[in-house]
Amino acid sequence: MGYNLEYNSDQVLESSPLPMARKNQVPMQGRILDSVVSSLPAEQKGTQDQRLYNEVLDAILDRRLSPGIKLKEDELADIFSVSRTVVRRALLRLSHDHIVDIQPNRGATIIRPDAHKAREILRARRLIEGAVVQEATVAATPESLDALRRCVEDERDQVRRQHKGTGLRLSGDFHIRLASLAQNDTLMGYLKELVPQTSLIIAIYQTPHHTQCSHQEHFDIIDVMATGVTRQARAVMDKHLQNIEDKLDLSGKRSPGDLYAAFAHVKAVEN
Amino acid sequence: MGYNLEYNSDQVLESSPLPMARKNQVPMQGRILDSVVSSLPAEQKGTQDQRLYNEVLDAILDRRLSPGIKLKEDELADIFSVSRTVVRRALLRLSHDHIVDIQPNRGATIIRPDAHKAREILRARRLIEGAVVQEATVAATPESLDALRRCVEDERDQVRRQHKGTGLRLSGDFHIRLASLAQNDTLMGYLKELVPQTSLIIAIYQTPHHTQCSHQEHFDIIDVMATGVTRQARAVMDKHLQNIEDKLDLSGKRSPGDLYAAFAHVKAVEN
DNA sequence: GCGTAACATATGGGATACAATCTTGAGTAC
DNA sequence: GTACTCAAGATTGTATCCCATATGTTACGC
Repeated sequence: MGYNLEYNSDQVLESSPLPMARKNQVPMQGRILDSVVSSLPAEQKGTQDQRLYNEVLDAILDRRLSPGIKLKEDELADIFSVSRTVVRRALLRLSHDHIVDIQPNRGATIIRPDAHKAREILRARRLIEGAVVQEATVAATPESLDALRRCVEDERDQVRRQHKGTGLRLSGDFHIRLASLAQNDTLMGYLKELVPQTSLIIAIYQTPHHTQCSHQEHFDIIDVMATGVTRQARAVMDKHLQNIEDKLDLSGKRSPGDLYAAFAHVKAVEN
Repeated sequence: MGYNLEYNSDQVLESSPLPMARKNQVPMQGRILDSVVSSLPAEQKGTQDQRLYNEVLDAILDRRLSPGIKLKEDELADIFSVSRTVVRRALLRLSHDHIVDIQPNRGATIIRPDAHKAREILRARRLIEGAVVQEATVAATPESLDALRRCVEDERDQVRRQHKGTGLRLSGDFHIRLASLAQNDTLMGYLKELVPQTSLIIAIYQTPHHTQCSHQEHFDIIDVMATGVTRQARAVMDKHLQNIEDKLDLSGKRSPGDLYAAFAHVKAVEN
């Protein structure tokens, strides 16, 4: 955390009664919820590396950058007119969030999750979001659910006139906002990492007939939460995430461009 | 990740059959499993900021540094004879792992989790380690369990002639090693954050009669895993974590050294 | 002609210098 | 006497420089 815990409490969770949250422990995240961030008092425009973090992530999710691409410090510094210092901070953050991979003396490349990893991440999300949606259902008020519903509407409308990558990001926002209702910063922090990773995976493994994170399903989840039946809320969320996974082509040797995957048969002999 | 996934597979999990884990996505962690790290081919001594990360974390867990203390960049740079550049990186990592809190233009301080946060972290651990121990039970072999058992024995013996902080760290190692059996890097990554945080919490909230993470309970967990009954393994782990929480004094206004907590009655009037 | 080794270039890692910001204390005015 | 202002010191943020390492190229020897 670090910077953006504040708006979690002040902006997203205006109904949050927790005054003791103070400024104690803070995450160090970045991306996601930027729509929320941008609606801040304006003074807090975020540090430079934050901007870089967002820009790079956006580029990845918009598929302007694909996995495997090398992110050279000099070039990024030149493009964004900053020094390498801030580039390196941004890259370090991205690497911590498992978006890029930093090898010592080798530089940073965009991570290319293999099918196994993709499944692993989806499994982690089912575990965490299952618990989160349960807690959120308990803590939710009619008002907060309405607010959540409006968010999904906004996203749906925006997606209709924008392109894919943006849609990917917006549908991820829903999951983060939902998590914020649960008032569990720890789990939400993990979700903030998992959601962009999932978006990256979707960008890589999406099939032709893939229509991202269905907004209808998001509405369904909210409706079930409104009933207060935690067990069912968990089930619906689990199904939703399962649907996402099912729409992907994780059949195997995909992840085009991965040298190791491409020549797996050779490498296999060595071992 | 980034650096130290390698030894997770090569050293800890010598029985791991996963060749496809490769060097794809990497964590960015540090501490924990250092005993393993130190037994590396020697060439990989870790980057400098890694060392700083470990040193600071060790100091915290050994209670040579307490929560709330400010970590000045210049002083750390001076002490460890490095430039502020590497100090900053180490601090950035620590902040990402929720060990220190970085405020812009204000510097880094050691995080002081309040009781609410402490419970939240323990709850997260129960959730994640419950799933992890289930997967680990399925994937475990007699050999890997024996290796795990030997680790606990080593730790028990070492604790007998060493002091508290070290014991805290070693008992945390068990949980990480156990998680490595589950072969779920994502969840293990989160656990690698949660374990030091838990140690920090124990250091703060431990009660007089607190004998850390009982080694007997660790042996019990292994024994249940050996039976292969996943459901029971989960139950035992859950109980173990519950025991840890029960031994803490989370009754409320603790967290010594916190100005806000110390004068909460004054502040309360304002609101 | 092929393979290996030395060299050159590109790129990342670390250190230092400088700028921006915050904190703290003194001084002054009300 | 209190509160406000301003300035000095301290501390963090940013940029640039230099060095270490990796990779690509060329030349030499077999």
